[in-house]
Amino acid sequence: MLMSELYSPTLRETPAEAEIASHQLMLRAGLLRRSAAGIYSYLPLGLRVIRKIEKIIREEMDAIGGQEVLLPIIQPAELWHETGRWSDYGEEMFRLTDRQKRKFCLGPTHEEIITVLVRSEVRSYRQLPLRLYQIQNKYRDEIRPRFGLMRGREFIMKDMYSFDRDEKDLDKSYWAAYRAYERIFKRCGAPARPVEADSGAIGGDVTHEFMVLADAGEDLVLYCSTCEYAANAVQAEGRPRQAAVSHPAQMEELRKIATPGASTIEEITSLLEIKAEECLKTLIYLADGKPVGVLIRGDHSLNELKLQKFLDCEALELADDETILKTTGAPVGFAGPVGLTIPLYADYDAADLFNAVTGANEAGYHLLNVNMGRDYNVASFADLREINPGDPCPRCDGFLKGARGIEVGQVFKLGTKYSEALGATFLREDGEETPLVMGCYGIGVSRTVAAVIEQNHDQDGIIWPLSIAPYQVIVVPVNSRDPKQTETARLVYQELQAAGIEVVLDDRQERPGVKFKDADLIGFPLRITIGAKSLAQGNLELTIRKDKKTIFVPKKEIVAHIKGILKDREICE
RNA sequence: CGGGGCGUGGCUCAGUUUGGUAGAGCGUCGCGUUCGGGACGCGAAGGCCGCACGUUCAAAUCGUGUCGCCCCGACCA
Repeated sequence: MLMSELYSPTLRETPAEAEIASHQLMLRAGLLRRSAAGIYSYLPLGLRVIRKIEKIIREEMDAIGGQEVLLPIIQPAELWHETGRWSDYGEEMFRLTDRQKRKFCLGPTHEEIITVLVRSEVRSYRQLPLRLYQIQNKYRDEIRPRFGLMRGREFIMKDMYSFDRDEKDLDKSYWAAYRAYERIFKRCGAPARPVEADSGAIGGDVTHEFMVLADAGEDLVLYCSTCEYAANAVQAEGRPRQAAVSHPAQMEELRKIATPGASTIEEITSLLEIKAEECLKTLIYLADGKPVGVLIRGDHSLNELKLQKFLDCEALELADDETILKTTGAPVGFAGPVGLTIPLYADYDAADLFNAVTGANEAGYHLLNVNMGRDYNVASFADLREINPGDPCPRCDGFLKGARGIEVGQVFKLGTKYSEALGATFLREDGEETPLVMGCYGIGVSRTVAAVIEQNHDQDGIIWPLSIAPYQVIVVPVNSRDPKQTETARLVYQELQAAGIEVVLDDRQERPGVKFKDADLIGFPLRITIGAKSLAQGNLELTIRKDKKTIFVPKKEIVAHIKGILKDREICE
């Protein structure tokens, strides 16, 4: 490819719309242009990167027995009614109506359509296991698209769906996909860390997210510094309650004190000169309309997701002021467990509080030396709080560290949720009709591009890993008016092309600085510079983008040398 | 949806407070000089100032409405 013909308009200045490195660089390097919020056009260089990632994904999916299919983007509403997700998906679904007033959506995901596809064809256990995948655009009307390709409304996704006869085989499919994902992200130059996660609206019990660690990531990942435990912060577990907690202190006498106007933990701690962890927060929630109390240590926060799962309720919301007044007898800020008649649930860490400070269920008053067992009782204990960096690891004696992560993939065991809802069954060997056991495995292809750039860039631009670079080599004659240089450049370019190497020749009538800047910005892993001085000695300069190290290579050996580097890609990555 | 900010040549932005008919740098085109890290000189093109309505002799500037974009939050396979 000739640089003079490549449609890759580079920008000297950073567009105001971009905030993070990957977004800025993709716009500046001419990979991407915005069409609407969260919707983008891919220019030739951007598309080449996408294609390379897709190729790696295809190879790894095929290697574990995946077969590629292409599914509709426009999907009929009936399918979604069958699983109940036409309403469950809510505002996030792009919906449209055809001229006959039939309802459709732009597929946000493809569980429904693939299950129906398989339902009508798979009849027997002999046809299993089946692993189908697709790579195509998905559509979600995100509340807040952001950061370029990081969270778009139209984005490219690979989804694989596995269909197995039982849990045991699903397990095989799951771990095959899990291991394939580890290989894929490693090959793309963005090793991703698998972490335990929440399965969200999609359902299922076992699930891992693949996180590329980067400061621009939207998720907080917690990982143990001692053992292998790693989890998304929203899902991370607290350390289970120790069986025998020994309290050195004596139970002090319960006392009520006036705390006028002090209704928050901050106000109480400064008023009484105590620490937040000596307080017991009492939160009143409405679970499916019924009030419940939740006890959390003063310096902790409740994780609503955990509470909802624990209570197994549909709707969960913080109680309104009126309900709080009615159930506790006091306005917001003075609730406490003593004397409450609604069911109380305590987080593990709240259970161990001794001589705690709580609200007195009376405006302007708090209680000192509150103790469970003596002053109140709870219905049960659970892991209910948000986990933060510094908290103990739930699996070992270590402690958790935090890092930002970009979720580039997720694997789920779906079980029979969709096959049951859609009637996708098969006949077992024993002749019994059974729902297919499903798994699904997604990779955000376009998001992966952003993640790779977040991890691989510097002041000057993108540093593409060789495996997904749009082109591997750029040839730059320093002085475009020197026929010796331009002629040599053309020859080298042709030789590299003939050797099957992806190469761009910068044949533009530009000053050297401009060409170097563009080469760095776009991020070609290798640059061959052809200048007067080294050429006089029969040498070419070979610069590695990553560390900007330059070596001199005899003109005749350049192709062989590059081939060697491409084989041993460590040098560039 | 709540909060904040922004819409002025392709890009980055000034001008808006105090209305008087639009500017700079970069980029683009032409000519010349220059050629190892985003050169220089001269010349040129390019904007109904997001859109609509209103106030006014006069609106980029004031008012109302509307659309779009960005950031924080809620949200999220």
